[in-house]
Amino acid sequence: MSAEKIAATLEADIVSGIFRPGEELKQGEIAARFSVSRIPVRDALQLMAARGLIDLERNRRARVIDLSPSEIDEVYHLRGLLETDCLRHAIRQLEADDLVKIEAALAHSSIDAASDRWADGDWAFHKSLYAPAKRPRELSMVEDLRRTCRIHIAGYGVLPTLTDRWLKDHEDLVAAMRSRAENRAVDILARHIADARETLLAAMPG
Amino acid sequence: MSAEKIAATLEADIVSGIFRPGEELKQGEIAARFSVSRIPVRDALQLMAARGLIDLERNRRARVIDLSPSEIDEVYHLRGLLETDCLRHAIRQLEADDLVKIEAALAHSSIDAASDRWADGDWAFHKSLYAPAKRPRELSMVEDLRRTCRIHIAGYGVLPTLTDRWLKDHEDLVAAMRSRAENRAVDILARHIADARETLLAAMPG
DNA sequence: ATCCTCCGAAATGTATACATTTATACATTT
DNA sequence: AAATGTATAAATGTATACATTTCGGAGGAT
Repeated sequence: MSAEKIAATLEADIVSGIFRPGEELKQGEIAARFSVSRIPVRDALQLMAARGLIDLERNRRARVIDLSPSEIDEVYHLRGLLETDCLRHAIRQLEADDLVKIEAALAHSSIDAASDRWADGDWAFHKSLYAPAKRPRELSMVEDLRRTCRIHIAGYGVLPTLTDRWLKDHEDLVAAMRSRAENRAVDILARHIADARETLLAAMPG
Repeated sequence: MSAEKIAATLEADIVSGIFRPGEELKQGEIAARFSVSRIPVRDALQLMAARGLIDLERNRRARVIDLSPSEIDEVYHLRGLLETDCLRHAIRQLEADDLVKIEAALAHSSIDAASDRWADGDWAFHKSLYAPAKRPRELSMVEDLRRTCRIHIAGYGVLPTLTDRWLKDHEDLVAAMRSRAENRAVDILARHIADARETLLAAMPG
C-alpha cells in the first residue's frame, strides 16, 4: 500500500464524514491500519495537506481541517468568483458534444440526488458545465474549494434540504447554456452557490 | 536542518533562478548539501510541491515546474480575476492607517525597483494593497500564482523592461485608492497584470 | 475549585539499511 | 543511422531503530 493509495482511502473517509473537522489523525494508528511503516503514512499526510484536507504542523498531530464560519464564507465567495468565471468561458466556447455530456451528467446526478452519493453526482455535473472552458488549473482550484465545503457538510451532517430547488437549478442552468444565455446562467449559478453557503452556515455552530 | 528550512532555502534558489524550470532535484544531492538523511529532504520536497514550486511523481525525480505558454496564460487570467477582486474589496474597507502602510510599501518598492530584489518589493506592495480586504485564503492563492510566474520570470532571465511605467502604475494605483476610485483602480491593475503577462510570454519559447 | 509545575507516556522527527523502480549506456537488430 | 532490447548503475520507496518533542495527568500551591 503506497502513499497515494493511503491518501485516497483517508480522503474518502474524510469527505464521507467518518473523520470529522478537527479530528486528529495519528501516524501510528494509520500505519497499523494499512500494515505499513510510518514513512509512507507521512507521505500520505503531506499529500492530503497539499489538497487541503488536513492541517499539518511540525511535531503536532495531523488534524482534519476545521474552518470558522468566516473562513467558510471566504471559500464560498471564491467559489462564486471562480465557478461563474468558468461558466462564462464555457458558454463562450460551448460545442454540440459538450451539451451531450452535460445532459448525461445531469441525468446521472438526478438519479443520485437522493442517495448518499449526491455530492459526487453534483460535482460531476458542475465539472461537465465548466469543462468546455478548458481551464484545468482553475477547475482544480474549484475542486479544492468544493472539497473543503464538502468536508464540513459531511462533518456537520448537513443533508441537502431543498433538493427540488437544487435539481431545478441544474435544469435551468442547462437550459440557459443551451440558449447561450450567459448572464442568466451566471445569475442562476451565483444564487445556487449562495444557497449552498446558507445551508452550511446554518448548520455550523458559532 | 529541518524540512521547513530546507524547503525555504530551495524555494529561494528556485525563485531566484538558480534552479530553472524543468531542472531536476535529486534527494541524495540535496541531503548531502544540507548534511541530513533523505527523509527530511522528502518532506521538504512534498512541502514545495504543495506550494506549487515543483512537480512530484512517484518513483520519479522532482522537477521544477515548467509551464507552457497556455498554462502561463491561465495563471495570469486567474491573477487578474483574484487580484482585482481583492483590490475592490480592499477599497471598500479601506481605513486611514491602511493607506499609511501602502505608502510605506510603495516607497520601499521604489527603492528596490532597480535591484535584484524588485520582485520582493513588488509583492510586498501589492500585498499591502490587498490586505484591507481581509481575505487570507484569497491572498494566499494570489501568492501561489505570483510565485509560479516568478519562477518562470527568473528562469527565463526576464528583466523588468518598462520599469518607469511599472512604477507609475503603482503610484496611480495608490492615488486611485486614496480617492476610492474603485473602477479606475481595477482598470489600472488589470492592465498592469496584462503587461506582466506579455513581458513573460514574449520571453518564453514556443 | 483553579491554576501551575513537573514527569512519564506517547507521538512525531530523523538516520541507517535494504527493497524496488527507474534511468543510462551499450550491444544488437532492422 | 535509427530503433530496439538488455544489463548495470543510480535514484526513489520503505522498514526498523532511535532521538526529540509534545501531550496529559498527578501532585502541590494559591
